[in-house]
Amino acid sequence: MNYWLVKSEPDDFSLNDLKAKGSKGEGWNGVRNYQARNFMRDDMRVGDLVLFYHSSCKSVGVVGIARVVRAAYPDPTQFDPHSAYYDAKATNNTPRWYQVDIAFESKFNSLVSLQTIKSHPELSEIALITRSRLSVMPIEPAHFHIIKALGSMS
DNA sequence: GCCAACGTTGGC
DNA sequence: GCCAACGTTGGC
Repeated sequence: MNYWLVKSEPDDFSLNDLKAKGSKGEGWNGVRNYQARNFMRDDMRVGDLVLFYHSSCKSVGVVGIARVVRAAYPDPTQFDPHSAYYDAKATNNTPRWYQVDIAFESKFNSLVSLQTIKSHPELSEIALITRSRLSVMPIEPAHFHIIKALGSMS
């Protein structure tokens, strides 16, 4: 099993929004970064756990956990001329962008803030900190569990 | 709203 | 293939 972290702007799509989607979850569409795409397309498996991070908002940090419920398939928004994510260079035979489906798993008792992660000696070098502007990234199991434990404190 | 980081595009 | 220009992300 692999562990991941995804970023989302809660004004756009929050963990509560994901929870409202139920067990079928939501297609994680709109990722237009090759490295993030490759992680989803090549390495994400059904059952993998995903830290859900809220970015560009008042309280930035990890708010809970999601689960991969469908492995990678072509992101349909790339074919839709009316979508903000439309890509004229993508065709049905040669899709460029992929998505997975993720579903709500749990919400933390307390936010694990970016500041907390930065100041934690074992977490300060994770990809969230060292790789700016990457919205889908792997996380070491040990780091996943530290963040989960921090979020479980009340 | 500012701006640093940095991935992508396109001219050459 | 280089690299300047440009656009986006995302913290503050």
